[in-house]
Amino acid sequence: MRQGNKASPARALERALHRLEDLCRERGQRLTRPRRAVLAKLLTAGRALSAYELLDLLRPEDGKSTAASVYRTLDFLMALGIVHRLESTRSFVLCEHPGGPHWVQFLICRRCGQVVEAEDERIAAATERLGQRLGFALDQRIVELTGVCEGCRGSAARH
Amino acid sequence: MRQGNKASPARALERALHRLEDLCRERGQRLTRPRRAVLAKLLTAGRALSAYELLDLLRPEDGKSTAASVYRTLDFLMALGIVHRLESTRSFVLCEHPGGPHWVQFLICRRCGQVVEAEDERIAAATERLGQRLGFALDQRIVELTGVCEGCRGSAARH
DNA sequence: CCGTACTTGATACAAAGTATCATCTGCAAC
DNA sequence: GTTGCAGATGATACTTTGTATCAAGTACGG
Ligand SMILES: [Zn+2]
Ligand SMILES: [Zn+2]
Ligand SMILES: [Zn+2]
Ligand SMILES: [Zn+2]
Repeated sequence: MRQGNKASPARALERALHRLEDLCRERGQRLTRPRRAVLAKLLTAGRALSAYELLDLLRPEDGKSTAASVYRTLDFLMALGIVHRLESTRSFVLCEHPGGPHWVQFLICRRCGQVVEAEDERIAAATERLGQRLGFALDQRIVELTGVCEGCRGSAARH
Repeated sequence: MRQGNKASPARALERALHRLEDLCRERGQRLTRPRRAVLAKLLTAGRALSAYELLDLLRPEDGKSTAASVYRTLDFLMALGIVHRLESTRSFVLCEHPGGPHWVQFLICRRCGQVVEAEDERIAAATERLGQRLGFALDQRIVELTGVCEGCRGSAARH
């Protein structure tokens, strides 16, 4: 078990907010309260959340949150590249690979909901090649692999 | 340009319905009117359709169609493996690879909506490998590649 | 501290998908 | 053929997910 974000949640949050601040400055975007709040909720949740789950988490401490505002904010964070959308579960998750734009694959455990963000060279190359072979100039590559994670298979007493 | 289904639409429909009949018999499933109708609409449309587009096509000749019935029927056809769901566009498309269960990739043109169903060995192997490396027993692999197809790039006068 | 371009808040709505239950029917058995 | 009935449909209502619009508010460069 690596000692990533879980070791010191407060520090991790601080780092993430700093990163958001930097990105906004670099790209001439405003850093507003809802943007900070959504980032914070996604980080502390530590898992993928649907827009409405997020809304439920935000409302207690900001009654002005609405579906529209949550979606707007998520769109913004996705454009910055620090949040990804999982199409297969209609949910949103923090990027685990700080840095520029990147093509990733998601592994999703159907038992515990864990989401792992991978950057596999082999898959990136293979998809690019397929696009070329079929004459497509690709600009988006959705790869979402669903199954059961190691931990959940271990504790697979039931079913 | 290969002479697949477009050569003789009526024949293609007949073949598809026969195939549905066989599959139903093999698997002890009932062949009902809505199942035939949905298959027919997907085939004659020749493209991916959302559930509600399908509903609009079905209603004129069967006023009893509802969202619930369309989704039920689509679920059935997906279980048979002759229809796939495109997560990124929330739409449904006929399978282009008659035969058993298979893992496919979709290439989707964002300009004309064309959908190509590919079965790429390299991608299949790479995703399986990634799953193993990360300890996931995969049971679903969504690969949807979006871009602009060759034809649409050719006629790319605008934008 | 000002001004304003950009963002938010509020509202209403559209699209996508599901739950429930009474009624009907495909089809295997007779 | 006719019948029986498990499994499917029809009808209805509802939940979840996502967007459009526009007036009011504010982050931040000057
Ligand atoms: Zn990422
Ligand atoms: Zn798990
Ligand atoms: Zn297929
Ligand atoms: Zn095209």
